[in-house]
Amino acid sequence: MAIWPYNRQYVKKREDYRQVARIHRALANEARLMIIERLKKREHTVGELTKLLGLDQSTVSKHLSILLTAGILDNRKQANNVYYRLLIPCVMDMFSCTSKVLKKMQSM
Amino acid sequence: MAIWPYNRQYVKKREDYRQVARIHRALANEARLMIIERLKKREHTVGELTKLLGLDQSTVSKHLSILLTAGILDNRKQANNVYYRLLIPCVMDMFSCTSKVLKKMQSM
DNA sequence: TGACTATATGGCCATATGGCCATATAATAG
DNA sequence: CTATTATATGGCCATATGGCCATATAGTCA
Repeated sequence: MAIWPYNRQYVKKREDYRQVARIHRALANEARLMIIERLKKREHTVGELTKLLGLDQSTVSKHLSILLTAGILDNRKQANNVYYRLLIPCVMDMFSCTSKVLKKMQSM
Repeated sequence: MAIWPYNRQYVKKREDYRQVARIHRALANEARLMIIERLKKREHTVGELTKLLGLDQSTVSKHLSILLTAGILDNRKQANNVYYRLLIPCVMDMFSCTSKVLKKMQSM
C-alpha cells in the first residue's frame, strides 16, 4: 500500500475532504446563513434578498453564487428576475447539531 | 417592535448566526476534517496527529485550538501530552448531509 | 537542579474572503 | 430601436486564513 505518489483510496479521501470543507466554507458566513434561513420558507429573487439583508446587491449576488456552486442552492430565471431556492433541505438539519455545540459551549 | 437599535429577538438571531458560522468555519478546512475523522475513533495526542497529517506541529496545534474554541473538541493533559477527543459526535452526522450535496453535484 | 520532551505562541508571508463602488450583461417595456 | 430594470462581474481594499520557522512554555525525569 501507499505506492507512489499515494494510493487511490488516499487520493479519493483527500478530495472528499476538500469537497466537504468547501460546503462548510459556504455555510461559514452570517449573510449566507440568513439567505438559507429565508429560502427555507420559499424561493426569493436577488432583489428581495438584497433588501432583507441590507447589503450591497453585488455582495448578495456573490454570496448566492457561492451557495449555488457549493450545490446548496438552485436558481431559475423568470422575466428579468432570478429566483433562488434551497436545493438540499438537510442543510437545515445540520443546524440542529451546531445548536448542540452551542448549548454545550454555554454550559461551560 | 423593532425599537432602537434592534429588538432583542433580532440581536439574538444575529448572534446565533455568527456562532453557527463560526462552527462551520471550524469545519471548513481539510486538515481539521481529517483530525475529526481520526478523533471519531479514539482520542489522540498532538504529536500523533502531527505525524498522521504530515503538517508542522505548530500548524496542527493551531488547528486543534480552533476546533477546541469552536466547542467541537475537548482535551485533557496527561504527563506532558495533551489528548484531544471529539466532544460532539453529531458533527459526524453532518457529513451525511454534505455527502448528499456532493452526490447531487455529481449528478449534474 | 538541569536536560529533555510535548505543546503552544509569535512572526512572517502568500493567498482567500467579504465588503463596497462602478460597470457590464440580459431581459423587458415602450 | 432606446430606456429601464434586475443581476452579474471586475476592481479595489482591509482583514482573515493557513502554512512554516523559531521560540516560549509546561511538564517529566534523572
